[in-house]
Amino acid sequence: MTMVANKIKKSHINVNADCSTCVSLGCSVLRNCSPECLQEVSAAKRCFVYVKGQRILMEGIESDGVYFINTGKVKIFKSDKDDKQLILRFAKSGEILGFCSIDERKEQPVSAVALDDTVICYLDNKDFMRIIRDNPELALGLLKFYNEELIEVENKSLKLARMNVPGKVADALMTMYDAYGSNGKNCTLNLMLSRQDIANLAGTTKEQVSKALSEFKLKGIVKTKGKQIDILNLNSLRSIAEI
Amino acid sequence: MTMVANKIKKSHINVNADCSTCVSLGCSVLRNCSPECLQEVSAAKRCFVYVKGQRILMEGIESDGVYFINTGKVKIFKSDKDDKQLILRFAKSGEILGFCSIDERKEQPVSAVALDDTVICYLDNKDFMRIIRDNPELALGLLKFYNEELIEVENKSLKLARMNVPGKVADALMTMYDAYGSNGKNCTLNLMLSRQDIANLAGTTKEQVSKALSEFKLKGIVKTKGKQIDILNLNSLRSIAEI
DNA sequence: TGAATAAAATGACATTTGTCAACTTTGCTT
DNA sequence: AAGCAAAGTTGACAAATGTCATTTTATTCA
Repeated sequence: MTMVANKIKKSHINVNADCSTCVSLGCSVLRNCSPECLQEVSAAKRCFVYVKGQRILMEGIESDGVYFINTGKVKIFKSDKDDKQLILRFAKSGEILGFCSIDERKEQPVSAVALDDTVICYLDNKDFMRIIRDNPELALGLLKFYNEELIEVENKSLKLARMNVPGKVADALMTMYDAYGSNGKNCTLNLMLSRQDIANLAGTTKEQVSKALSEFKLKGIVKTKGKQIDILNLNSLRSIAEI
Repeated sequence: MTMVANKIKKSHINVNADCSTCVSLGCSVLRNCSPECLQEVSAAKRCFVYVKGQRILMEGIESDGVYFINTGKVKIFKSDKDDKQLILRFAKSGEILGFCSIDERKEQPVSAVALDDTVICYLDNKDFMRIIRDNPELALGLLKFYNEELIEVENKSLKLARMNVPGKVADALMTMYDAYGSNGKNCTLNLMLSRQDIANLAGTTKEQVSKALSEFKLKGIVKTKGKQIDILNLNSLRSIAEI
């Protein structure tokens, strides 16, 4: 990322005028929508590039619309009063951000920040609400999505409450693996996070993450080189992360 | 509760043949449904009494249908491999249990146990799925409900990750207060839980709960007599529970 | 009502986790 | 490529929390 790119703010771009041929349609809540519904979305949407590190949603602030990720990586988190973050999940291609109520204006419950340069399609709330009401299959898709999110966060709660630190760190690595996958025969995680962000995901401190990773390295479970993490023994990691 | 009552299992009763006049309709996802929709539900539902301590849902087991609470109190929780529970929320009059997917059979992500004798209306999945598909306003109601649940569990995650034990216990008391309210000028919580269950709610141990409650008593924030808890200073408690 | 039993409170102690400081490595800038 | 700043590692220590044993207080049932 160059200094120049860092300074670009909400540059409006035209990714794909027609949502029905979008690369991220297949993994979106919109995938079961009718051609007419997608037509409506295509007409109402606007696309933006968010550079690495740029904020998309701010916890506590109302959002005027919803965001669909076209390409990129986004972390979704909450902060306590000392600004310590807890990363709740990662969003990827096709996922929706910023939808938090169908019938009332509401403060965003979470923050969202781009982890890579990310292309996003934006829809005004009033357009999206109308489209939802006109398209029952979209409401069902959203229901399914949020139901699954709820189950995931419930699992996360149990882990935060009952796991020890090595377990939490192992689980954080599994989450990174599940979210964006790995590359090559070394199983290099596609997501590179700082130790602080791994701690924010695991619910511990950066020092504890360092110590847990060192322990995993000794056991031959992972290999690290800076922010790059290779998973050498996925089963072992999974069993440490088991609850 | 008598020994006799304890042995009653799924005794079928007839609470109210017509859902449109149900006492719990106003606080249910069904409240915005059309008369025709409620007619369908009325025809398909069956009602049961679950006695205090009786299990309604078992984590990991598929459920054949969904449950609406007519009257009573229910705890919803997950367990780790040592059977330590984390209470995720309480369900009350009008709330739905056991709905976890619209289009596929799925294991229950949570367990549910009656905390008082509880009257429940049951709907087979196939009936409920049909009713959802026929009534878009119901899908929207469910979407709103699960969206709010998600926000609550996200908040809970942050607290579990970042709060100290007194904060977690204060938050647990606030949750008990918010779920079922209080009675009288002494502000006696309507929900009476064992110290173990308060610990399961707070994400700590029963001994730590005892110690935190003793601390709160010294500060004049609460008064306890066995399982009965009076909140003497709600603002103080709320500020301890703040994150 | 009064044993008997279960639950809660308390203190001592062990364990885990967080914090801080010093040092090492990495990666960026010139 | 060297130097600098930021990030990561490590160990010592402090603080918080969990565990266990004991005492005290509720609750149950005859």
